[in-house]
Amino acid sequence: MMTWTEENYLKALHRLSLANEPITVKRIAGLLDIKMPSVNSMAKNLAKKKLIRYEKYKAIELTDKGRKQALLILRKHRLTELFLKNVMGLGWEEVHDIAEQVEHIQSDRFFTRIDEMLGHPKFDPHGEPIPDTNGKLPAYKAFPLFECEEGKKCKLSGVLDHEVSFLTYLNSIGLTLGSAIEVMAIRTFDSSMEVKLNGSTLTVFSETACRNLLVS
Amino acid sequence: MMTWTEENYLKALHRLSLANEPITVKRIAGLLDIKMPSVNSMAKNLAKKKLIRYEKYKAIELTDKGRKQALLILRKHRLTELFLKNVMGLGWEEVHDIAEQVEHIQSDRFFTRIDEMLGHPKFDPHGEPIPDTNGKLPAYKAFPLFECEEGKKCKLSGVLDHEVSFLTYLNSIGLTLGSAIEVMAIRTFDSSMEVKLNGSTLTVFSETACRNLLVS
DNA sequence: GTACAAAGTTAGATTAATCTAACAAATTTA
DNA sequence: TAAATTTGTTAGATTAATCTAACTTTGTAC
Repeated sequence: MMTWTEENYLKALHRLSLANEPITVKRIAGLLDIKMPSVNSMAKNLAKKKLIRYEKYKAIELTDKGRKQALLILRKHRLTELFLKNVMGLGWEEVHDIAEQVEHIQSDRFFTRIDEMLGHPKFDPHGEPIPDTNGKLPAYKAFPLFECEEGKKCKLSGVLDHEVSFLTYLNSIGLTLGSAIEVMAIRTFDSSMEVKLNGSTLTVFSETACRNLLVS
Repeated sequence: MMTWTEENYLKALHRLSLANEPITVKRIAGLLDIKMPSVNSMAKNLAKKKLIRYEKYKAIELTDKGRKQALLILRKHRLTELFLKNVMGLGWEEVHDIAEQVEHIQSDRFFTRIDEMLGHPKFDPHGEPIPDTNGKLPAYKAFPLFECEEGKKCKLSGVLDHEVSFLTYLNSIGLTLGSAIEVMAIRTFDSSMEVKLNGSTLTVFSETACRNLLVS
């Protein structure tokens, strides 16, 4: 059996693993808003349970077992968000915090019913895929805007970072799921990108922003 | 802020307080399936928070503050059970364990919506009253079938014993909340009752069963 | 290639909730 | 009422998750 805290670590680890950068103790501590030594002892614990690979001073990696667990929690989180929004009529801003709690409920029946009531959805309203009951993601070929080449056109299909400030920013520049993004130029010295949004607005995205915008 | 464990103690304390017998350390330990010393240290903790009155070797009592808290948790529990049954279509037997977890979710909005979706119900699927948002119980006039006289007709409005096997039995004979029960005869030698259910099925209830079925 | 800064680790403390073992009070029984 | 039993309490250990302070390793800058 996994504790609620362990589940949260796995979720964080999985999220960091999507960024294509090494998962460091510092990043985990930052994401979970705790101190590094706490991460350290939990890393030892998760390693003992074969959920991560961990060697001193090296980057942390999820094992297949750990990734599967993480994806199953993610599944519950996203199903819950969708349920709170579509069935219970709560606002998109308020569902996350509640889902953070509901996702830890231990009852297969409960989540099976949610899944059924929603009609076995494959994506949540952020455009992010919902893992299936085996922890497998649906076919989905989105990649970070960061990996896009100069001159390419693509569509926004997801957002990795759910910070309110980031989402608000995206909103303010009129960027929503499905928006067209054209890479006009890449500034190699800092990896920022000059982009054209929806065929009109010109702006610049930092490397961080580019790594957090998923396109296809 | 109260921890999940503290909430469970308060709920247990409240339940014991209904039995009209002194609330002892032993009873609490028995109900929560923990050892007496654990109850002891929690009692000190709850007393410090003014949720109970506690003196060494004396019976424990809920303060008004403690009772109110307990009733508010009970409210969430019962609303959740009703929601799981009526909105999510889960069975009577399976809702309790899930509600034990959901009741601790911290979100007024979540429970407000549940309450709204259910139309501000006053009774849960077991027929038990749901405290209001101030921790007050609605007027409630149900009594055990056991006290019913021969020839009387009544409706099932609650069940005291929540054992899965008992609930499953009720289900199997098609007895649900609101079902009509007519007392055909009372066998005085063992206090069992011959009853007619929903105007058709004839069966016999033992004294135990009669004491656990609430009717009005 | 030292030297300094950043990141990571260890040791040891803290808090909540639990336990066991030993002791003390209250209650029942003879 | 004295002995035996039950109930309640204390002291101290344990586990999970966190922290601070001190130390070590790694990486960067000059």
